[in-house]
Amino acid sequence: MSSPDRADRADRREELLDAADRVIRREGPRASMNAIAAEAGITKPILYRHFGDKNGLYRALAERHSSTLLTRIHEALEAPLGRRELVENVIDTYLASIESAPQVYRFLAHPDPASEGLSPAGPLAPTLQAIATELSAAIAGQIDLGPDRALLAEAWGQAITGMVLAGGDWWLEQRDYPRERMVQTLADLLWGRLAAAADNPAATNNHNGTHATDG
Amino acid sequence: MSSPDRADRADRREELLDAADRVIRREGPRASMNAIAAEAGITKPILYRHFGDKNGLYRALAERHSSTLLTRIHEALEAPLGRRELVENVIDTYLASIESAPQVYRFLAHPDPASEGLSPAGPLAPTLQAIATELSAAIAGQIDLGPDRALLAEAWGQAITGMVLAGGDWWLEQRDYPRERMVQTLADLLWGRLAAAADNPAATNNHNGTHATDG
DNA sequence: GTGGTCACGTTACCGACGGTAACACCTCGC
DNA sequence: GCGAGGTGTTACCGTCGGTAACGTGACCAC
Repeated sequence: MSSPDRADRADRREELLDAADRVIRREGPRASMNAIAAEAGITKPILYRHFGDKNGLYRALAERHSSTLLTRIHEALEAPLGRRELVENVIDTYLASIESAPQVYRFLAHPDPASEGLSPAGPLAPTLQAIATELSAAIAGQIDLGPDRALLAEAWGQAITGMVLAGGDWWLEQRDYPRERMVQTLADLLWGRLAAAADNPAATNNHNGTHATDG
Repeated sequence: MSSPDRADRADRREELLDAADRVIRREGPRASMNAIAAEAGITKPILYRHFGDKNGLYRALAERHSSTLLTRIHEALEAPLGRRELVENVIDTYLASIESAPQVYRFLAHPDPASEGLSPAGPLAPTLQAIATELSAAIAGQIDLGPDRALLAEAWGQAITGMVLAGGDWWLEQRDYPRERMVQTLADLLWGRLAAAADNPAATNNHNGTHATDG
């Protein structure tokens, strides 16, 4: 048949993805198909033959990058650690990844929504959605949350993903905020430090009666 | 001079915003300028005369809607309540708002990024960013967080905003998940319930040593 | 060799978009 | 009557995502 063909095609596809990668690293997630084609030394229709449409190219590129991130997060979630260390590890894994290639990360986390008009309600990009699903599964599997564990784990998976996403985005733009400290900051938040901290002595407009951390 | 002119202009502007509002409610945040102009019974250049560019229109529309949301959240943050009740109140305010007009909310929370090419790093839409700032200010003002309170409050403001954003997006698509329960779900997360909950008895791959909720 | 096929590549185009230039009208103050 | 300044229009530009149509070279059957 075409066994050499298939290998060639796969290689070519990887080359095109490499080119798209370079352009996106350089110009951000809004890179045009023309720019990507030019970077690859070809013209648009070839890209469309390989990937169908822009969404297809983006999905291929996202899968390529997100698979390593997802693998790392999955491993971190399965590590034989205490809960706090595990959570810190997962957060650190995420932050380290986005720190090492911010443009690629932005592409994964904040893709051009014009390209994915399919999911009209998706606030979390597919990669983030996958992370949220991993998280939910880990929570449901490892923690005893009572009868409505399924929904609780799902909601928390989404919420924690959004929390780390927004925190990570903010952190990326900070200077002099060590990663390890950001990990602690986020883990502390999940550990109820906000709820447990004392009132500000200077506070005037708040009759506080802080509850304990829940029963 | 043109005092009637000015009033007319302001009225007209409001009418145009009304039209844009209707289109966005109907078609989502990706409504085109042509569609908005048509809904208003006019043509594009008039929109551009009033709002400069698409970003200007979006900003005007966002301010109009977000001001009420921001006001409500601000009030909730200043209410004389215990911390847990206050947090529940703020979350409920947000969820109630997005529940009452999901399309408008999506426009506020997930605007078409093509329109705001200015902030290349902004994951949180301006309205959400404003909410995060409110949150940070409230945290820094009301809670004693030690020496690095400023940064901690800022990071937490962002993180909590992202958490409630992602949680809210997910919740909007759920059926049969009462708002009050979602409020509890998110507040519980902030109160460290994830950290404090017992291990799942069926868990096998996790040597757990759950720390207490912080000291 | 000749003809057919098939993938690779091109140029040239389409429709929709954001945005703008140029022009027409209508209504004032004088 | 007549300019000024507002409201509105049509018609256009550049860019984008996406596609149709065409050319070219390798390979294979005969």
